[in-house]
Amino acid sequence: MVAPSDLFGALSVPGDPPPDMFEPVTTVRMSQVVVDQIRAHVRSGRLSPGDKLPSERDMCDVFAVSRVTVREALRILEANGIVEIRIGAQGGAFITSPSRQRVGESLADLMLLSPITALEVTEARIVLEMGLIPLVVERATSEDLDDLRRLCEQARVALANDTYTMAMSGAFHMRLASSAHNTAIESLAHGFYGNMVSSLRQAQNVAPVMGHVGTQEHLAVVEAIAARNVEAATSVMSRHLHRTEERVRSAHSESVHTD
Amino acid sequence: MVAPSDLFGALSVPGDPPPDMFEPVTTVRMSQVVVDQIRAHVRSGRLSPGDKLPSERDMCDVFAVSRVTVREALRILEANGIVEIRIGAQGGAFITSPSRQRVGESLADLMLLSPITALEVTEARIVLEMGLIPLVVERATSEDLDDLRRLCEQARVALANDTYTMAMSGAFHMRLASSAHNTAIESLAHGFYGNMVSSLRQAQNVAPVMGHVGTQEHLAVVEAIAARNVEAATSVMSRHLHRTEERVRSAHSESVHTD
DNA sequence: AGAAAGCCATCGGTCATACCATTAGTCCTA
DNA sequence: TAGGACTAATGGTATGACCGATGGCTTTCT
Repeated sequence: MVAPSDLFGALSVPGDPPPDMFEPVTTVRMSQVVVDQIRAHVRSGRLSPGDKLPSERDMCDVFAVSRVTVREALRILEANGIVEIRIGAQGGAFITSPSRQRVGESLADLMLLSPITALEVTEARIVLEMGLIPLVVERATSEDLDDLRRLCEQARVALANDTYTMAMSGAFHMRLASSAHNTAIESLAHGFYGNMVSSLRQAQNVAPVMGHVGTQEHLAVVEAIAARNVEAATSVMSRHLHRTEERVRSAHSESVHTD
Repeated sequence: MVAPSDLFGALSVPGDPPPDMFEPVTTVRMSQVVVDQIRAHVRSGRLSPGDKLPSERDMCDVFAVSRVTVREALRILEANGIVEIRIGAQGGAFITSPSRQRVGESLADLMLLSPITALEVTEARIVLEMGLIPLVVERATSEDLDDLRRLCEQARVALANDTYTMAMSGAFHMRLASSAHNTAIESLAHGFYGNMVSSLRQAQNVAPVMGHVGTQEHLAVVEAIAARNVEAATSVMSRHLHRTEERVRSAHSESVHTD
């Protein structure tokens, strides 16, 4: 009679490390497999923004899975900003063209939920904004400058009305970043300011007077850009950002005491 | 008998633009509501990394929804990197502590799927890396410098063996970024190089000889940092990055022809 | 007594079916 | 012809069931 172990004699070689005959069986979620397939098609360009995926019920047949699985896959794709779901007749899952808005949101979300301090974010902001100033000076269009001036004017009015918010400052900085005409940089700025607006709101109350100085500096930056003067723009921006950094630093040390 | 319209008499004021009495009825997905509640608790700190959410079946009771809805919510939270699901007994949804790794992955993913060109990414890289040089010069520890020198040495050996890869260059730049001792900057760098490694792989073949020059420049940057010489480090780095930019630019124009 | 083997409760993964809500297109009526 | 009602397509949700994986508990053998 053959002992059971002999049936696997070829595999059980004592003292001999078994080579890669078998791979560990990976338990992959079916919904993840569906996601990977669709994502691969998007990356390869076989699926382009605006394209419509089959209806959920049709995808059940295509992928040979239940509707629950298809729907979970769609939730993942939707959360990743790859598809957009529309309900009703002629609805369905449409491949999205990821907007700066969405990229920025995700970035902001990641920063909010990760152990990154406001101080670190501010420092990264300084790096980013100081670096993009030369690009803006070089590329800003008259439309960019008009928008920036308008934002400064709105801030001035809001300050007079005592309705100035941190979001208005963020809007200025985001518009400034978009004036660099580089989508990647613009997305990063969106991420930073989406984060800043919520995480540094307290700093606004700490120093409401700062708004006046800050707004004046904003305007000074815009005019330096309009004059295509890199040095002046850099100088003003540096002062502006480092003043913000100090404010964050003090707000932080304060919260340490009060928390 | 009261006409139906009279029941809303107070609301139907002809000629008077209706103020914000009614809000548009938004059909929000129930799974999204669940996501929002959990996410809010994470943001407020009531849920911390490592905490375990109730089991799916328990959450059905808590939120008064079906298991399908709970599971879709979990898929969204998982895709956002907020929770991690473990199967089996004592499994469930655990709040994750977002690692640099994850943040970087998501960032890279966002860039891959968004209409951001390699050229734009490279430009953003230049802004980031030039900006972080002063921080690195100020903060780099001997451990940082040792690691960077080791990476340079590995690259030298790999070049001799003809096993040099773009990933090795990326590793150097990521380690350089982490030497700034700023989590936010480190995450951004991870995002950039995770993206670069895949999107610019072709550039490697275009100019394999470049590796020698690039590695020598890497080493020069390290030594300038070790000497705490901001100007020298900035100068070398600027040359290095702009050479890379040119390479990307030519690779891009080439791919335009070959694609 | 200690260790190995097996059993079991828990919990996520998947499926099938049913019904509701929303939406766009169509058709019918005034 | 214009407006409203009907209809089909499609996503959203609920229910109930079963399977697979996992870790702890119990049993059994040495």
